Amino acid sequence: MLQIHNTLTRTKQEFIPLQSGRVRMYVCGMTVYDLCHLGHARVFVVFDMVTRWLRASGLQVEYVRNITDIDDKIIKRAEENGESPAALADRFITAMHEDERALGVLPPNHEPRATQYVSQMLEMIGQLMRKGLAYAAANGDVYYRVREFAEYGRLSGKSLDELRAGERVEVDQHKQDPLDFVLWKAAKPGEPAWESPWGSGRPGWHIECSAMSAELLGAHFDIHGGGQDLQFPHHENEIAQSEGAHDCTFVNYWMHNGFVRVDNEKMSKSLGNFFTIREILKQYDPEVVRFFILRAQYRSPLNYSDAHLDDARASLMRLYTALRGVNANDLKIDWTVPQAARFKAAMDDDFNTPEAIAVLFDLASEANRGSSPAAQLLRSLAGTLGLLQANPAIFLQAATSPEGMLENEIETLIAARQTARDTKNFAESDRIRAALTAAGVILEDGVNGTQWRRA
RNA sequence: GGCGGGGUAGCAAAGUGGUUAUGCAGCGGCCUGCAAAGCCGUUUACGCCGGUUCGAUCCCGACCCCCGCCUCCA
Repeated sequence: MLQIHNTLTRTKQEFIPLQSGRVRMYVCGMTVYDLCHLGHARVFVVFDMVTRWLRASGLQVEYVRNITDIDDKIIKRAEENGESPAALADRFITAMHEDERALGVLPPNHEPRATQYVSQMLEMIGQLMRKGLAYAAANGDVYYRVREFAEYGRLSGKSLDELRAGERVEVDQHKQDPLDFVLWKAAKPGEPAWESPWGSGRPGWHIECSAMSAELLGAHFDIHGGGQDLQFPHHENEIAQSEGAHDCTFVNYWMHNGFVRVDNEKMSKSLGNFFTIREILKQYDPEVVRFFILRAQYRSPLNYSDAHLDDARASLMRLYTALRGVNANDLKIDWTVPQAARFKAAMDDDFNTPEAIAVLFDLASEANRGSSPAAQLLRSLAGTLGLLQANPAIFLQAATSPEGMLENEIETLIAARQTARDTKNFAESDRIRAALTAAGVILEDGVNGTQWRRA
């Protein structure tokens, strides 16, 4: 039985899909005005893991993750660069896809771009207007009348009267209530704009997700995910819009992943303390980053540092070491095997990947003691997390820096060392080994000859 | 101020009312020409104070500290 922690109720609940055997999930993706950082990577990897596990559980998953390709920051950045907002968005979407592929993230079923769903957004705003939940202001903006939606604040546990609107940012004069949020922004000269019954303009951020999820998954679907920072106001506003327009429950299970932190502070663009995915990938294998993310429970905070990545790398190497010499064949997992059952129980408990990974280490120990079935199971179970699918030798021998020693150079030295060893010239063989160690190459003498790996 | 989430051994990170989490690091042994890897064993825990209980890291209450949201943010 799969249990999911639902932000809405703040409890773990048994997962029951609306339609038997089928899951519809929507996750808020990114605003493409810059490169993805580790915080984005966490969302991608976490919900990729969720999708993979739901599928491994025999469910058919329809996964939608949107792209916000029109907003203030995109327009501003494009202007600074002297390119069109569309061209800028295209560049960063390409970069995002490269980063995702590197991290082993499977593409969602749909990746809707906001600019392609403006008509659906306008229709939804129209519905809200007709119901008196929205109003057009004198400046051409359209706002949502927050006080008219009784449930407002339920997801984030906030009450309207306790919110401190305007404390940190000046309140817009055109709003009837300081907490009202914008559905449609009046056009400014030189900015991309669409025609609407309320004048030319562009959509507000929140309406995008309401309109796109309804179009692709329906008015009522199973899971909605995203980073914790989107809980308020973004997801709260989505609920107000979708339930306000459709008069039905919007989402059954809300899932929010924890932040990535740097020096105990949230990693974010505004704080400037972020590390981009590609920056990190210059130093670490992408699978190390994926493993680093998955070895923490998805709702916990995740502290980033080189020391932690190094630690994750050492751990992953142990797993791959246990897999050396194991033939990769895709066996069907027998879930009645005790370790497989333990793994499943962990994953079914709100995607407890740390516990599931602990099972992997137990299997690695068994494999190291000579159990071939354990090694096969290790590889298969890890596969459901998108881990350990590479060739172990290639993973262990992958160069960690561009100036690493070349493979054939290493093989030549190993051969020379073997010659020295054969004549018991250990001074010479140790000299060669020391030279390799200095170059970051570790040797391991075994019954079948010498193996090597990178330090 | 309101709301939400945390404080577990040197580090990271699960979990549980009484029995080894797990990984890295450390220590001892085996293996090895010596190493490495691996195997066996092993040292460090549950923020503070009360309460409930035969027994609490795990339940209850108070307190301290940290992080986040209340502006855009994954």
